[in-house]
Amino acid sequence: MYLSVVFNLPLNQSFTYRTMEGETGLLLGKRVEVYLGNRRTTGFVIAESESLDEGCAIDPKNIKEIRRIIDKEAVFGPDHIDLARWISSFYLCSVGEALSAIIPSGRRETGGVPVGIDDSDFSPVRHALSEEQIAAIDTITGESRPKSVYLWGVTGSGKTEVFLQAAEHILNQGKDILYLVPEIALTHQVVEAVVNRFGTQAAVLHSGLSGSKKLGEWMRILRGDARIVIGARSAVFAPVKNLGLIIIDEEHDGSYKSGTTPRYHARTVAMRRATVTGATLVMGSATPSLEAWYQIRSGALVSCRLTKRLAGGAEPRLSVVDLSNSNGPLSPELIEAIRTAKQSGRQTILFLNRRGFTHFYRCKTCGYELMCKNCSVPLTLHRSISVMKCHYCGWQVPPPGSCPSCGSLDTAYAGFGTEFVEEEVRKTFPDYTIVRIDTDSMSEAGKDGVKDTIEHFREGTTDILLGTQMVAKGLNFPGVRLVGIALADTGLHMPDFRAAERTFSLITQVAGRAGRFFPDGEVIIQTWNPKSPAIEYARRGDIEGFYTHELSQRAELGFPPFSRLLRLVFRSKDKKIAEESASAAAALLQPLLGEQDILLGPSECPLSIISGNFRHQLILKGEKLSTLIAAVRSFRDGYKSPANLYTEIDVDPQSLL
DNA sequence: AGCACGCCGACT
DNA sequence: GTCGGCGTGCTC
Repeated sequence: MYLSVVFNLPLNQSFTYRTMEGETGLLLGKRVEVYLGNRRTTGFVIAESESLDEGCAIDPKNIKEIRRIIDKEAVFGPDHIDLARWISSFYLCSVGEALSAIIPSGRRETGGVPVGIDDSDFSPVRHALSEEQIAAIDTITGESRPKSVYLWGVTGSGKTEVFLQAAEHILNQGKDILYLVPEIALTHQVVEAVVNRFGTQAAVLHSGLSGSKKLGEWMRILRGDARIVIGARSAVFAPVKNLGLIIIDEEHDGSYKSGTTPRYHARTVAMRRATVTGATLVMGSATPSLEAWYQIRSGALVSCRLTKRLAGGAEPRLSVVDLSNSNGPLSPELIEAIRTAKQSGRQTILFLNRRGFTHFYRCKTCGYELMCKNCSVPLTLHRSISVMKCHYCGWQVPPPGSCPSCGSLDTAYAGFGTEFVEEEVRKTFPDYTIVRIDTDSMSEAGKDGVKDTIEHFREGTTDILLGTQMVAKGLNFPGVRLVGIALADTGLHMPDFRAAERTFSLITQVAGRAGRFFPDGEVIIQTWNPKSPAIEYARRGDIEGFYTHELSQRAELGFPPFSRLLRLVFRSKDKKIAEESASAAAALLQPLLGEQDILLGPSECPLSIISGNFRHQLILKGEKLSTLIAAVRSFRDGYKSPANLYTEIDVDPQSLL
């Protein structure tokens, strides 16, 4: 038998191998271990045949025998190969790279039933539904259901319950479900809800599982033992038999886009799977991505609105405080509101999307600024461990006693982070209980520590919960009266076309944590830029107003959703190689583009150096993505990459940093 | 992506 | 004379 094998390598071809003596077929969909050159490598068997093709270029005596078969049963099927081919052509990677993103990397399956599931906990509790929820479920599951539906609902309006009951309907119709959430760590309440309701029919897939556990869950799904899969980005590949519904919760969330090759977007892959299988795609968020909103507005995407907060909550009162009028990160208004919350026996969440103590170290005498030696970013002071740290590469130095450049003692730190706010809050409220949650406090406390911290806060034994995004997403705390956004501007000045959208969405999401169960919720947004549209519209709770404004900005610049983008990053330890490759590529690409397409650059990336790699980019902008992809494909196919150059191809980039 | 092969500079 | 730099090309 001859096998076509592909590898997790940027090679756009398959390789032919021979099966071992006496081996009788059925290797399609299994992984094998082979020698490629002189290295042992795992490959994916994407075809098998008894004879070589007529036009086969390779000399039969050069064909090697496989070394070992890894899987007892096939781990993927023809559908996965088709999907991998599609990803390979859309995202410009090899079929092997695509398959390697699809299939869990575990070698032996362990697990079976995922830990934490106990059938005695299985409680198919259904909550009473609002009329809006009933209408939404009808739209999603009805006879004449649209191909895709957007569930646009304010925080606390019961989207999860709609998803769960729609899922139940579809399961009862004999079809299977994918339920995608942004990051499992931040959304374990939803995971718990799914597992509680569907018991062992549910499978959980996420990056926290070991490879072998993931493979175990994967195989349960493949055998048809699990029919509803909940998981993060890569769960969009889960091998359910008879796909009927794909749910994408928090559709706007950036973590649905992969940051490594293949740089796929789970929403795009979900659309593809829905099209191929005829399944329905349901997305939901309080703050749709601008692309989704544009489609809703134009009628291309059916939307259901959930406008009412359940559980007695009401829209919180939002106010903006200009930080330039106060000294330090706690304005008098915020201090007062924290006190009021405590006095009424309720709690406060303080949010700041920036870790560490301070973010800049600058010499007032000579102007020197302490930067990372590997990256073009300033270092962050982490006072608890007394180091200046780079958040991109992890490089660290002790905080300097005097200016490293001129020796002056007249130096200053600026730009506060969560550690700094924590210290200020402790000083201001010495008798309140305060906890901080961010990746730094998490690595100190461990995973269970964080879980306990969150549980304590939910039970009401902590007064103030302070943290980064980790406190902003998905968590549901009944006792919270006040949400304070310590600084809303952190992402606003990034040189990135989605900066305003992200800022708006984050403020709105965080604000939604306030007053979910009481009508007196309050949100205080501190900022240096009270006039900026993202902040002003968020304060007014005017979602459509913001989208209308942001759309006009995008239209003016010709950015998505009015165009599609494709980004190429050329990175190298050698500045010259990165720079020259980018210009050479620009010259090669220009003639391949359509008349309407625009090539921006070459230019330095805003993050011009990361981990010692110099980064230059080209941005292709066009009305049709297909012409951009075709141009880059033919560029790539005839391209001999210089040594020490890495080229990243990013279709539909999420950010341009 | 690795890793070998191969062709030119300074070293025990 | 050799050790080793990294440019080029191949991997069934």
